[in-house]
Amino acid sequence: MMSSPGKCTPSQVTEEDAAADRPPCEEKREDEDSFSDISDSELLQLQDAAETGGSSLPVEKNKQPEDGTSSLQSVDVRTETNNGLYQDGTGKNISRDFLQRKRKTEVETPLEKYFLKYVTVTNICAQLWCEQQMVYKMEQPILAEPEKSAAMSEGSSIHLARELEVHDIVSVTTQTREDSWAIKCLNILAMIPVLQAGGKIREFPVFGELDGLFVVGVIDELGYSSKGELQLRELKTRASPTLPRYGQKRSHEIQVSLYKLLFDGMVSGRLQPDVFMQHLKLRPEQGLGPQVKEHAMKSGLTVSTFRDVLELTCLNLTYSDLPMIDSLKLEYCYQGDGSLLGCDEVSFQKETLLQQVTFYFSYWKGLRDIQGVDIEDAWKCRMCEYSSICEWRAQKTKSITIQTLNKRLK
DNA sequence: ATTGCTGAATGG
Repeated sequence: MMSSPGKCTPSQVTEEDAAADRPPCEEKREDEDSFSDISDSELLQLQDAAETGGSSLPVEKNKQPEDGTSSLQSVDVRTETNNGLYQDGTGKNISRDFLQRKRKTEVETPLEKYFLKYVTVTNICAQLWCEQQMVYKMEQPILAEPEKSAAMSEGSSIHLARELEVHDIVSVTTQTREDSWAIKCLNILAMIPVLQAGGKIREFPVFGELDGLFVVGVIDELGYSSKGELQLRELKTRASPTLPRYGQKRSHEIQVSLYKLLFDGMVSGRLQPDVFMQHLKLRPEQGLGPQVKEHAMKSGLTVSTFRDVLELTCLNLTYSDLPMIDSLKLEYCYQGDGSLLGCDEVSFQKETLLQQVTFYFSYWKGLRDIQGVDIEDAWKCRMCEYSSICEWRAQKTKSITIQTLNKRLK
């Protein structure tokens, strides 16, 4: 028996991919304005029309109240025609729909603005570093300093090498979003028995709902310590042979703490299939692609729909009697020679963590504006790609100048 | 979405 659990990576195949090898950076910018197909004058007319006609109540996001009913039937399946196209009931209210959406864009939350269905753990960590920088990265993802990206790709390849030590990576072609989420689930299903047997795994996907938002991440490594505790290890490779300063360490601590929060939730049955599908807007009855089914077969699972895989995963997580994570460890290695620079044990502070989550999520929910670095963290700007165009920085610098002037006047 | 909504993390 070859028992090495092959982790698979979904390799999405679309017509576009087949078409050409185009530079990866350029493809995202095409359609910044979702309404480029409607002219400004048309929009104004529409606006006027509705101003007088006026029933443009803001549509509450369809968050259904949790009644106690069993989950099986309450899943929201989107209506879909046989050919996979979405139908518009009336066909004649398109302009009004456009208007409502256009108006909504004016008050939309960052989550909606960037079309995000979930927030990643790295996202939250980036926020911690500097929210302004994170926003610039989302809006203008170009220009990474060559030196910096070198450090990052070096980090990536070290991580990949370590991953290959514990399992193979199998490529599985996926055709739908359901397919790629199914792959994540199948990966989890393959890793559970390894954990149960006391083994070590890498790249364990975690997700769950926190403070109303869906959060997704990947645990670097899970294994058992000499004391028999389930230990999370997060490897940080460093371009210089120095340990990080607090500003960086803080974000590493939050990163692993979030992983624990999500993992613990998953193994204690807090991950509900329908919550999962509602957040990610997945279709539970979506049939899985042939390659995905085939891959599941190899692990001895017969599944046909996405719901099958998801429910199997949730059940396995809940009833496999996996422990929660006992210890959180950060390992710092020097990229130059691979030497260990130091380790850190992170103490998990649930309340503090949840408070921080609430604060950082209030941005995503549109409850507050972004907050750039504090004055005392201005050193971060020295290595920021966006410092020259940064509005936050300009603002802060101005206010500092004024402060100093006032002091002198005293 | 009658166009359509992400591998996450990589490091500072």
